[in-house]
Amino acid sequence: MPSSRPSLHSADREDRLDRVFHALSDRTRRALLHRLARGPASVSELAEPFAMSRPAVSKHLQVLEDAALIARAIDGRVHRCSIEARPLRDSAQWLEAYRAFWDETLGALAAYVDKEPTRNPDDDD
Amino acid sequence: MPSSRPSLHSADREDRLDRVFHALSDRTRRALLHRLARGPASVSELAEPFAMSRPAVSKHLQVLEDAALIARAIDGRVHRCSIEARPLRDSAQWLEAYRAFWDETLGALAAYVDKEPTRNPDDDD
DNA sequence: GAAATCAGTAACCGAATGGTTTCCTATCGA
DNA sequence: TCGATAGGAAACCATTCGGTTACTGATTTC
Repeated sequence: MPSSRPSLHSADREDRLDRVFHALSDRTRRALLHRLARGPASVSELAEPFAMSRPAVSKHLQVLEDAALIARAIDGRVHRCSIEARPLRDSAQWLEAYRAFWDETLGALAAYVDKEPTRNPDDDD
Repeated sequence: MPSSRPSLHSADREDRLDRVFHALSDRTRRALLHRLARGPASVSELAEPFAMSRPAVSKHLQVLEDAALIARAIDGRVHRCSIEARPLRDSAQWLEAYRAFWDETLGALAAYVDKEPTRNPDDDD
């Protein structure tokens, strides 16, 4: 049986959207992405600026990884995380059609980078 | 005290992002937006295609409304819902800069419209 | 080999989610 | 006025979420 059918509009795609948007719905995870946008980092480096325990950050990274928004390369005992978003690209063309009412939503996405993460040291306001 | 300060990068903005992405993280709510993209509808009309109770849909609509993604006009006893996303627009310019890795995420957004909502009868794609 | 370090796992906790059913209010229409 | 209808509110339930502390495992380093 076809275990991985590339269906165009199935629950599979909804699952991915669930994961992506859920991943983005937390400011700590957005801050992690914000930081990773400047380059890869280890888990410790990522966790350091936040006022929460390492396991908490680790869980956030798992959520991001589950949404395929980041990837991790294990090098010895160091986990090097980096942004990973390529696999979704193909449908981006549709965005243009729906931009009429969606670009505001995307504007919201834009807004977050305009500000500091939850407890990021580089809040340059 | 300044109860509504228009800060450029404050927790206020993060709050809005939390709400928007959280609103988008549920497939029922995305399906509701999908349907509303074709024009306003009453709560009953919106609830009809879904295999869940009216109060459940009502709660979903509240979440969307709280995220400012929809608006509702009360006309007699009928609540007419419509897409409402204008207030966020201004930061959309940033998107272009970050598109390099973000358009895939947006592509994920795009993907959902390429398919049918959870139980939507009018999947005309 | 022993100790320190990077990171994940496990168990737990309180709060929020998504759903239900029941009930209430308000409006429309005979 | 009386009944039907649109929709929200309340109470409840199971699950998930975001966080903690404590422990384990693997790898580096001495």
